[in-house]
Amino acid sequence: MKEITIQQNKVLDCIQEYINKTGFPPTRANICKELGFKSPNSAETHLRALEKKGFINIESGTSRGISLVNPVEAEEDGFPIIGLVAAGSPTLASENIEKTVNCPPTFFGSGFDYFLRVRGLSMKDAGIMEDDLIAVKKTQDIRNGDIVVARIEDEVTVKYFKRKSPEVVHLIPANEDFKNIEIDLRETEIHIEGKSVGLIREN
Amino acid sequence: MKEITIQQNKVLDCIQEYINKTGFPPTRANICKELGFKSPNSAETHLRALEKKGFINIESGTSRGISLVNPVEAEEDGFPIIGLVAAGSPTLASENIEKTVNCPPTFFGSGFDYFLRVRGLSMKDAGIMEDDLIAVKKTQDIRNGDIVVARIEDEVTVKYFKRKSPEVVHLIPANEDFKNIEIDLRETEIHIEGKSVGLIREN
DNA sequence: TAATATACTGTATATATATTCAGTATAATT
DNA sequence: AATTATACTGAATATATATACAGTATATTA
Repeated sequence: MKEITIQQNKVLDCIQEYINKTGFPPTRANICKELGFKSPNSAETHLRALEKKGFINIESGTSRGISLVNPVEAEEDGFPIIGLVAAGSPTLASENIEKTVNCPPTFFGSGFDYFLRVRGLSMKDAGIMEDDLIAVKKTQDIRNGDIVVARIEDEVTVKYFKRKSPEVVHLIPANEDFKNIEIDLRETEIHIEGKSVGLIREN
Repeated sequence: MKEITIQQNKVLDCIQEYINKTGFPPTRANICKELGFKSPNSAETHLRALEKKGFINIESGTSRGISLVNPVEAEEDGFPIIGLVAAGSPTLASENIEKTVNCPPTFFGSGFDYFLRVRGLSMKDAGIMEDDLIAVKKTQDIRNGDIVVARIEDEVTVKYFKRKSPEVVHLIPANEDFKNIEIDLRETEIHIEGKSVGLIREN
């Protein structure tokens, strides 16, 4: 699957949510209303891009003729739980998968990709405790205040995201015992693996 | 759910198959083509009958605005979410059920009975935030340190449980802004509705 | 430098679609 | 005997919808 832009991702999510909510796909006008576009052609061009990249199919000349190519992993084998290893990117490689959890793909709204087991108490005041499983959605559509899974070099961490300026990003813990991480994007590379869209605690 | 005729059942199946095949519901004309009708009004009247009997919803003025009312999924193995009403015991009476969540019964280990939506921040330091869903197992097998759903008269609350003596029980919040509740069983009756065996946060 | 992709607004239009109205016919209720 | 539900055909129409065309603008690539 090819790269996807932030806006295209928003449109894709919008389609997913619309189907979940109504049972049928949106029209161009529906998408415009949801995302604040003022011209149906805004939706149209995004849809064409998504089709070209293989995320959706569009039935020509057909109202609401949009179908998702990857219906949010409707497979029956469940979602993988990935350990938050101290070093390295959380990958879906089998050696990192603790087990899988069987639950509906739309459990946390618009869908998610995997569970990440939390280490440490740096997000304690956000109600995220050690060994909790956070539901991670792979996306680059991040807003200030989102809880993100960020990777700096080989270190993976869960923090609040705040963009201070085009070049400076803050990763903010929810625990006064921890300090803010300030990142100058001109010096340090940061990878946003995704964002937290939900949480499960077992016991 | 009311009776359904053979023809109406064919139409219902046709809708289901069309959605499975294409990802979106059929038009009146689509149904006619599938079932050999020659007038769109044939489909229309069947759809109206199916709507009247509660098998589908039709969004007025909306192309392909048919959605299936799927009682199978709702009654399969869903767990009810119960609002933590300020007063009264949390009951499984339908008026208290927000919705149901479809997940495996063994999601949180040994099993549970329902979800309770949390109000307030009295268990904040235990990572239980407002609007979280705690998985409650109906049991009297309570040990010190368990998080219990307790009812005193008409007040329902979620707290740590600690038995101080055969006659005295403490209900302990996880938030320094709240005070311990001390209960003398000779004076006050306490009902333990169950204990928390897990948690879900929907974001 | 030209070409391409992204990201929009705004207008226009052919057609896809829901929906009403007018019939015909059979069977089941009231 | 009158009403209602079922089960269709056939025609008509307002509008919902996809989609093309004309612009503007920025960023990236060849």
